[in-house]
Amino acid sequence: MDAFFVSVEELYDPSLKGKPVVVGGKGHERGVVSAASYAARKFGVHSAMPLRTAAALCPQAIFVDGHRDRYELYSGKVRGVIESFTPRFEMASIDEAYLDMTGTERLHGPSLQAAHKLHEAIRAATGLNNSIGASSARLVSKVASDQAKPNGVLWIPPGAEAAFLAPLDIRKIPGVGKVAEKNLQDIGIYKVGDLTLLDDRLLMERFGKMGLALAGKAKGFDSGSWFEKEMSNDDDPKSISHEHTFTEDTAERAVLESTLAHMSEKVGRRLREHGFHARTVQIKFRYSDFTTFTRAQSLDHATQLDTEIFQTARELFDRNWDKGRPIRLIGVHTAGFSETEGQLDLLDGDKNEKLKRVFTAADSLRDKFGEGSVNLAGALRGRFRERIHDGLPKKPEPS
DNA sequence: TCTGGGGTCCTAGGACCC
DNA sequence: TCTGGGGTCCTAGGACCC
Repeated sequence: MDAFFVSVEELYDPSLKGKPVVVGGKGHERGVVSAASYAARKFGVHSAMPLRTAAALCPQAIFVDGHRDRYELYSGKVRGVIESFTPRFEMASIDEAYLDMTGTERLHGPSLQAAHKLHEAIRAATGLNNSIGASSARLVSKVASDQAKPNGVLWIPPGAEAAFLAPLDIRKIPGVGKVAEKNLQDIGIYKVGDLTLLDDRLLMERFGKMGLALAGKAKGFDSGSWFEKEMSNDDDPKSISHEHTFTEDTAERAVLESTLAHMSEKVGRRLREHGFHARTVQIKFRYSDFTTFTRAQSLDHATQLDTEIFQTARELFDRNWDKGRPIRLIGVHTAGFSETEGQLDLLDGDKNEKLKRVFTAADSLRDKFGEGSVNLAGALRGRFRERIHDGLPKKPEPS
């Protein structure tokens, strides 16, 4: 989808159309650009850029908050169209999908025709611009769809893959970011085609596993099967985390601890939703100068209890925080999932069951009355706590 | 002009085991 | 006096993606 978040916002407020629009927050806030309209991009604004930078580059830009629920709604509509084209597809993200069109020729015609049909169908169902790349290989199609923007269709015929990629900047290859780009440029590689001239041994030595994958990509090969994920049913998350950047850096223990408690609750809740128990709890904290630390601890059993996550997180934080040094960001991360908690002795098992019931009850209270309705005692202590906006509609407080 | 939040995957060292 | 080889798990950090 083209400038997806911005385009969806335009559907809700047509007056935004054609104007420089930035989604992600207000121009003075701490945060980054989630999406920028094409009019804003003309000023050099792009996603991942600090909002304050965007405001400096384009003072007349209209800054709007993101609405995840809206994007999910429209993502669902797009998905509906895709489903009607082929059962073999994969949503790669909220605004990106791959379709395996093998065997649909009689229904949809050859690739390019099918691509145009899909393009029109998405446009008709959502009113949104989108771009489509069609080819024999997933990676090539993705790059082609980028090249087709805005609102275009691009077909790379079989055999033309490597020639299509060769003149493009190395950075266009998914997986090549700032760092890899710099490292490649240092050895004289600027275009995808330059890569194919290097031998695999050198790439492996200098860039490891990624180097080798890169060599394949440059030639337009796909690594692995097309629909690995779908086949292996592998869409369960491997980690669940929440983090928060303060509006102002803080060294106040009460604020930091209650935020940790709040993050722990959010993580615990999502673990219960998935029916997961986590063995490893990790915290992350960042000081004013942006130096960032993570500290992890694996438990002897797995847990989905807010209290246990919080206790572990608090200990980790206590042991590692340079007390008094202001903190910019703090977060709680869990991983190492299993379906059950594993071995607990009788006493712990009993306590565990009781707490589980407590938190499950808290979950349904939050469903009914909103996120703010129930808190860990630790979280409540934050009279000091700064308001964390959960992006959920305000609901009446329970009496 | 400072730099979000939620993820995945990779690397690398050390502990520990057989 | 010199200290194997293979494997797994844990931890920390970093690149990258949307």
